[in-house]
Amino acid sequence: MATIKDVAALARVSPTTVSRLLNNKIITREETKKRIEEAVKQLDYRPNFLARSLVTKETRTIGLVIPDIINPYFPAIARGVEDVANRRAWNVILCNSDNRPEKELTYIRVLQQKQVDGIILASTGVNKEQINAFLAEGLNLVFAGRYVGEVMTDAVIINNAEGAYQATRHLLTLGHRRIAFITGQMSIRTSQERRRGYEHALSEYGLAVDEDLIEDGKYQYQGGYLAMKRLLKRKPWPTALFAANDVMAIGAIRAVEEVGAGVPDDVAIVGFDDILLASLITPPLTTMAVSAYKMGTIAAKMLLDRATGKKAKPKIVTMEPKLVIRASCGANKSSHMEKRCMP
Amino acid sequence: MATIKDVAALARVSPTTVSRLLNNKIITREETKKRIEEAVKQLDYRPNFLARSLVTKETRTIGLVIPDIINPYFPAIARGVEDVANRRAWNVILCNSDNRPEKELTYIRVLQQKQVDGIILASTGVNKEQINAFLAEGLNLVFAGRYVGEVMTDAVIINNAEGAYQATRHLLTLGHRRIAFITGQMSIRTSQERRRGYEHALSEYGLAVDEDLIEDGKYQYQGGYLAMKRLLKRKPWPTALFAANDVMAIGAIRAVEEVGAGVPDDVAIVGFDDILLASLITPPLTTMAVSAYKMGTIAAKMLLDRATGKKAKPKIVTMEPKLVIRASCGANKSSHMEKRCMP
DNA sequence: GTGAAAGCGCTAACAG
DNA sequence: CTGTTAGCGCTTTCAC
Repeated sequence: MATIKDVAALARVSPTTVSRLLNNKIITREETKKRIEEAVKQLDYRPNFLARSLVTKETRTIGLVIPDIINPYFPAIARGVEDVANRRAWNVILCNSDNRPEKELTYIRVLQQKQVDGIILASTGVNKEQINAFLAEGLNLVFAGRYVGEVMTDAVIINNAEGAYQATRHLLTLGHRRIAFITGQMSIRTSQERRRGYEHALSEYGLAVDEDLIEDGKYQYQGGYLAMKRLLKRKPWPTALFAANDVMAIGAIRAVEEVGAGVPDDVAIVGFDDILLASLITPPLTTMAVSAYKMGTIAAKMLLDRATGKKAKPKIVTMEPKLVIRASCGANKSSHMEKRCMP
Repeated sequence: MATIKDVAALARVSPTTVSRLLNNKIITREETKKRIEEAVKQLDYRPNFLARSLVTKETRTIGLVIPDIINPYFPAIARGVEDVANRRAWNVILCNSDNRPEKELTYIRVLQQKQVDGIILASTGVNKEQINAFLAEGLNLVFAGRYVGEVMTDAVIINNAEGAYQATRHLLTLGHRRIAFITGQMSIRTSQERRRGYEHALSEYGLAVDEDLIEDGKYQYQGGYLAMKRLLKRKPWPTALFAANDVMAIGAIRAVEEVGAGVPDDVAIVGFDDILLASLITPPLTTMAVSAYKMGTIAAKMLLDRATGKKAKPKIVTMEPKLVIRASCGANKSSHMEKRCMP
């Protein structure tokens, strides 16, 4: 592997000159320029980015810390992040935190030691004080999806309350009055917000919140399935369900089918997220769509702006979920294809 | 940010001694050891891995180049890779090649310049000569999934021919004789192998290959859907279908349903891959399962062994697909839950 | 315009 | 056991 010295020697110039040319600084004289370029080609010289980074303090690498890339919600975020990073010649280190705070913290530390230019955090469990300490050290940190309050940095978040409100209201306008709710862990801010939206919609229709119609599905498929099974023990059945995310909604659909009932005829269902699966299952799932891909791109742009010195005031971008009506709520019997195409 | 010099100064020792302690070399004297540890704590010293890597020539970072993390097949690979990497304190840089050879090549170059300890390539489009050139330069490269022949390095691959053979034979044993095949691009080795398995099974039953029953779905959902639509124009209909991957199989199911027919009653369908979706759609998809997660772990282990000097002869690990019988082939009406659980 | 010298933060050789 | 010296491969003053 050739070094800058080798190139310099072959081109009979100093390493400085080679460096300058390669970083398109001051235009070197045409003659020496040619010689250098030839030497570069001849030796197949490719700069060692590690050495460069050590002096420039810029690695052109960012970290992405998410709970789990296998969770259908995150690949799109990752792709969004990677796309804008790649477009600006950055790379991204992928980290799966499994929602475990200590794993998350370890990752942040290692990434920091690897001198990444910044980190996108799409995760829970972060300790507010810890994060603030990192920020104080000058670490560039941006939140995606889950927000950690009272922290002075950028974030792109979802208007969960509004989304949940719209989802529930949709079911209300379809005439439903016994609307169940499958939530995720209430310790998570997202869950609290979505529940708030659900309750808000109910109250608008003068309906009381019935704790018997609320179950925890832990944001998991099986959790949603089991939660629905419990809800189906209520008499009379809820006629509709709002699930705090799509995977739980899908689990719930299976639960309904398993007791010989049908969606949407016996129970109308609305989910949240609009993951790829949502449009492919039977019946296709009505859900609150929020583009995880776009969220990734926005977070990445914010981070790269920060990392490249455009430090503005902490900014929070709120993404508004959009109701996508498919068959599972009974408002629409539309088919599967839409314009969406799975790879 | 404190440096090793600061720690050394505070502890009244040389940087070397600090370095040694931190890398648990020769046991430093208890007394100085204490002083150093205190200084480290006091200054909250965390070594700069960039500087370390520059001298050790080891970054503890690997690259993972896949076509697209959004494609349901790849998150599990990525997770497998990341899990074993993480367990050994390595990190992974995620790269989406979109199956574009030039993008892939660019990534490999950049990763190399960032001095990664190795690269896992789950991609097509690689030029054999290019790869060999990289290997000659000493780059650690391991293939996952798609194999590039005549290359002297490790690879973990799938026994595609055998898998396709078993899938087709399963349909044959169920009594089907007009079995259609939706393939991916025949330029890809995987496609050729799966087709070979399909033909092999047919020939074992004395059946000729009917080109009218073979369509290209390009490994995409929509491609599978359209391919099935074309196949449904044949008279008489094929009674069964083997699709070269699950997403095409799922597209095919929708096509069948859209003409008012049913799966498996009118057309029995078997897919390949066993992605998460396969067990969640209706009807649940019978498919040839191959654990992408395990593939990722194996590839990562191979790579890390290589990167840490355990250079053995190039080794090829072949993974045997396993027939998972669900409802879409008509052999089984089993339910959804299985033991699988979606996050 | 170009080069010499210094240094990024760390580890490795070699003495002592 | 510990320190001194050198150097990883690059960029960046500061002279010339």
